[in-house]
Amino acid sequence: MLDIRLIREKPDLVRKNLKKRREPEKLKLLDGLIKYDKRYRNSLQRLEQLRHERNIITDKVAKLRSEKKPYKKEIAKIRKIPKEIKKMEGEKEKLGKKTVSCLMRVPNLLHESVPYGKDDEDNVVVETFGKHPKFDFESKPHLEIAEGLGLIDFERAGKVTGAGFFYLKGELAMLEQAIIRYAIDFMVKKGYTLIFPPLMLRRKPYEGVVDLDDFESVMYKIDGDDLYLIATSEHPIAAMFMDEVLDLKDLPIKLCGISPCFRREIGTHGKYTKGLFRVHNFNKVEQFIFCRPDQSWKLHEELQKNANELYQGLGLRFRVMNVCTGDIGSIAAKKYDTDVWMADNHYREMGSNSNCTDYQARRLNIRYRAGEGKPPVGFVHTLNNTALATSRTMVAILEHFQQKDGSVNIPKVLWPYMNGIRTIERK
RNA sequence: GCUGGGAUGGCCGAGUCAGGUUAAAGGCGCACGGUUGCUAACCGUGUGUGCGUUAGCACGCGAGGGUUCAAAUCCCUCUCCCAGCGCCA
Repeated sequence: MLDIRLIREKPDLVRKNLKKRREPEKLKLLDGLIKYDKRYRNSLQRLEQLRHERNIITDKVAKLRSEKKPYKKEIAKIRKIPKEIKKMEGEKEKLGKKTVSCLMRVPNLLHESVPYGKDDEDNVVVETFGKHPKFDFESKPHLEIAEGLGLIDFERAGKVTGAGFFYLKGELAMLEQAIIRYAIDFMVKKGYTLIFPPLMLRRKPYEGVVDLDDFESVMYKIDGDDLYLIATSEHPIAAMFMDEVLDLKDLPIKLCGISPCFRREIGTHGKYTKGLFRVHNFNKVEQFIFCRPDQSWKLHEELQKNANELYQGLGLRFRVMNVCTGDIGSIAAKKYDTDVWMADNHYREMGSNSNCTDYQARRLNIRYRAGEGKPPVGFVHTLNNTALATSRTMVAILEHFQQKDGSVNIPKVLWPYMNGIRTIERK
């Protein structure tokens, strides 16, 4: 959420940002917002005037009563006012809600280094890492490899849960755990604190972390409770300090989340959906930072460097993309995607690194102060990046390190976590 | 799940049982000013949010609703904390 005062004082700046984002329909939203905000403030003033009139008489009544003088006449004068106040309150409330719901939909201001573009075609390659895999046989997609090794069962999962779910078996299930431990150990060594968060959130904190429009389509809701299954540990971690004032000396707070992630992800027709790439639940190790505004751009690069080192450690071929103005989400001011090479010779998203500046923190009301007893200075900045999402990392490993005989070599960095297994072989 | 106790400003803590000059005693912290050879101590002022921003006004006592001319105070619903009991890992 942007600062409403920024919109009042510099609407043109916000307009320019919307044009850069190629969101012309949001220009109308912004105009509506400005109108609602004005009407809201008008009704607020009229309401306060009414309350003021009532308060004057109310004080008079109190005085007369304490002096044991008659006061009934005074009360008769303002009998009607409470009703009028209630009406005005309703109006003010309605306008206030409209204003806020518009405000919540106005996207974050973009950083100047974000390239201008229409969609993911216009994202700019920042850097490419790793050797391009070459095969002297016909390489296979990961699903075929995993099924050939008897390590995955989508069919039985489909029977009991539906499409998009799977059973991992044997060495592949172990590989998943190895990926998690590798990522955790790496992040902890870098000074990040490991967090296992709650796997459900109430609606209110959830509204602070995601776009309202995403709720019904993306999230699993628990029937009978005000609870949603988390789509990533980013969400409960971001919400962790909701309504708090953090001490400057504690910033930056660097965290590493580990959790299952639950995603309904309907409406993904036409996208790459075979196998483990797009599933309803998977595990993910996540990087998250709360920091001072002046630290966030440097830390954004740090988060990317961490991801690069993790993927390089695995020996993967991947590239870092600077996501363009038309493709970036509404919460991020700048975003790097990390896309990994796949056996059909396409690069696909492995991770996503966002600097949300104060946009998320304002919604969640997370501020910072210079020290104990001092007043809050402003909102913190929040950043998040994937460390490793297990399902997609498994896809990458299976496809990069497949052998002619159908076996798969395990990256060396995972050996310590694989009980001596260095190659997954056909039985 | 049941019973009882609680939630007040950056923090601690009065006020709630009898609704009304309570921005809310008192204290701590913090900011500014004064005094002092430095520090400490001491004295004074300030220290929630919103709208107009000059005066001012409104809101505000966990969240939401109700009663009333008037609610921190009375009533209802919900959330969280503490204690005890029950139940299950």
